[in-house]
Amino acid sequence: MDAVVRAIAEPRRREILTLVAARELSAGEIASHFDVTRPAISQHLGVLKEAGLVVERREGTRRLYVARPEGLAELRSFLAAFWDMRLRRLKHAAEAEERSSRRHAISRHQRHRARSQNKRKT
Amino acid sequence: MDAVVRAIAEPRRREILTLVAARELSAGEIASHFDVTRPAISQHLGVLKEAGLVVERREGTRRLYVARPEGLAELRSFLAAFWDMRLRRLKHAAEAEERSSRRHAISRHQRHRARSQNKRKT
DNA sequence: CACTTACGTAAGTATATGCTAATGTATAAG
DNA sequence: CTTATACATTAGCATATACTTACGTAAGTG
Repeated sequence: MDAVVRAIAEPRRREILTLVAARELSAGEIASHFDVTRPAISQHLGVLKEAGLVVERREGTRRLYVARPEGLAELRSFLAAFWDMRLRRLKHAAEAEERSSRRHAISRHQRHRARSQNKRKT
Repeated sequence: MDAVVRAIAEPRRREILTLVAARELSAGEIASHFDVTRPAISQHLGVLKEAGLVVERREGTRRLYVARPEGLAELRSFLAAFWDMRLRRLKHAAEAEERSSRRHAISRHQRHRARSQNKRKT
């Protein structure tokens, strides 16, 4: 997954992905959308391909690229898991809140106490 | 979104996120999970906070951090849009395939021809 | 065969980034 | 007020990375 995240961390690579998301494009056609040199785009395409986010197909002297969204699956589930954890936490907090207010209705910011006493000093 | 993607591009920051996904932790508690110095973690927390992926709360001399998954919303929809585009493309390809095979059943790799003739040489 | 087209690859460079060590700061305790 | 705690912030450095220029290469064309 690391390669995937690093790949989409670069804005230009995200742009390239949107370009080849719906249709196949040659390296030159992709490069013509940017104001950097073609070797730069070629390197970006290499990164995307290495990350499994695009696939390359050769046709004559041209190389056609198209997105491979399955490459994003792992990242998507990482983010989804994150989202779910938030829900669980909210549920948990709500339940704790309920228990707390049922007992003494006050002292809600006094829960965090007596922590981390045993820390060896470096 | 750029800040978000750059933030999660760093493996250690993703670990931090998973640590504070379910529960609030102090900067020191977070740092104790890693073998780098605390300032390094402090800087990572700054990046995550700047990207809107965690929120900070002060309690005495401690600073408590917890994840803020809503910060991932935009990235998630970017990835979702990408996924949908794949489906549309597959559907499109399938329809084209059908039309093509209905007409002459052969010549399926001869569609790509006569392209990009007008490119000024630099 | 030479020549063109459409690319990738390599080398060098400037900037971004993650780290450490040193220093600064706010809160609590004596 | 002095000291301790739990942090952040700064300065400096080493590595990673995105770029350009120059060169290499495979497929098509005469």
